[in-house]
Amino acid sequence: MALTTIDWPTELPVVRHGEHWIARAGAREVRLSNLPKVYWPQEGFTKGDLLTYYFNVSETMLPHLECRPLTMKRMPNGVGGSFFYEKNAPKHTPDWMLTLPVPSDSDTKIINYLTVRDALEMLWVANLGAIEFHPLHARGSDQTHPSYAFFDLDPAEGAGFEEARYVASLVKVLLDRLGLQAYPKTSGATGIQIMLPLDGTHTYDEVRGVVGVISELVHEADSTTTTLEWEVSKRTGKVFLDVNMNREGANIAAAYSVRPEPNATVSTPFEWAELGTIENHSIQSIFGRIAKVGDPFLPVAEGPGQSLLPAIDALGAKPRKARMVRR
DNA sequence: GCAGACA
DNA sequence: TGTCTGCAACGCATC
DNA sequence: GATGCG
Ligand SMILES: [Mn+2]
Ligand SMILES: [Mn+2]
Repeated sequence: MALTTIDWPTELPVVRHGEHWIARAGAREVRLSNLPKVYWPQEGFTKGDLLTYYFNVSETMLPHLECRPLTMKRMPNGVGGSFFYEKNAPKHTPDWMLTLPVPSDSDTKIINYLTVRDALEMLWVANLGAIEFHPLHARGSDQTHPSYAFFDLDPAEGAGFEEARYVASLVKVLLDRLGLQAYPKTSGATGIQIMLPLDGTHTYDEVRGVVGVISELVHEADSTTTTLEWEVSKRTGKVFLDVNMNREGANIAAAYSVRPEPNATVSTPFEWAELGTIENHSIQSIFGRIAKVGDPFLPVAEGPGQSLLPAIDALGAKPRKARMVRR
């Protein structure tokens, strides 16, 4: 049985060692398991394909993961099996992996998140069956000031990607009017996210205020195609503007994260000019795109970050406090 | 996916 | 030795 | 407090 089923830019640099495969970098050694195991039965893609994808995409993806506490969506038995999210680093984490302690539950607990710094560390994480990489919205242990604001466009049942494209165009019109730079990506599943790099001076309450007011304006402009309803059954046929994901401890699949979807799709950053034609790329197709257009999302990682103050003034956007949580 | 408990 | 079991999130909205 | 949501 083959370890991988796809022609990759670079094959995984591993040496077979009995039941396992060893990848090395300096003094560090990672033992990889079950590489021929089929993770996408319909396509025949293996765990080896998943790991080889992350190895090849590491150079492009790492700027978006740098210093960010990581939540893993793990599916050790492939996309047909059960999943779980994992935030705390497992007990068996090697000492050379970097972890970041982050206060949670209104500061009463500490979560020791994993962080990845290079391709080998990404391989160690992916080997856990981590199909999705979900970085937090801020870098480091202080998670009070996100490095971006974002619009999470979720087509509900009865709506699809075409509607998400259209709603993204409505958001873009308002952002242009406010003078805000924003960068879109497909989620890799059904929706689109639009990210606004920030200068690190804004709290989540302020960010929710701005994203909330703009979302309400979009909803007023087209209440047939968009919804802000919390109840799923009231969203049918519309695109849900998920303002609340701008929140401490929340996360979304990173740019270039794999998704447990048919064809092994990946979250695909794109240029606004491509809004009408972009589709989710896959672990197979994304490398041709990267070779051609590079990474349209680089400014989300490298800045420049923006201040929201002009938009807050223009919109009269008040901070949206989270309700006080039980201790 | 994996470590540890158990037969 | 092989097989089995336990374990692996969170913050916020709404009622 | 319990449940829903992503
Ligand atoms: Mn989404
Ligand atoms: Mn969402």
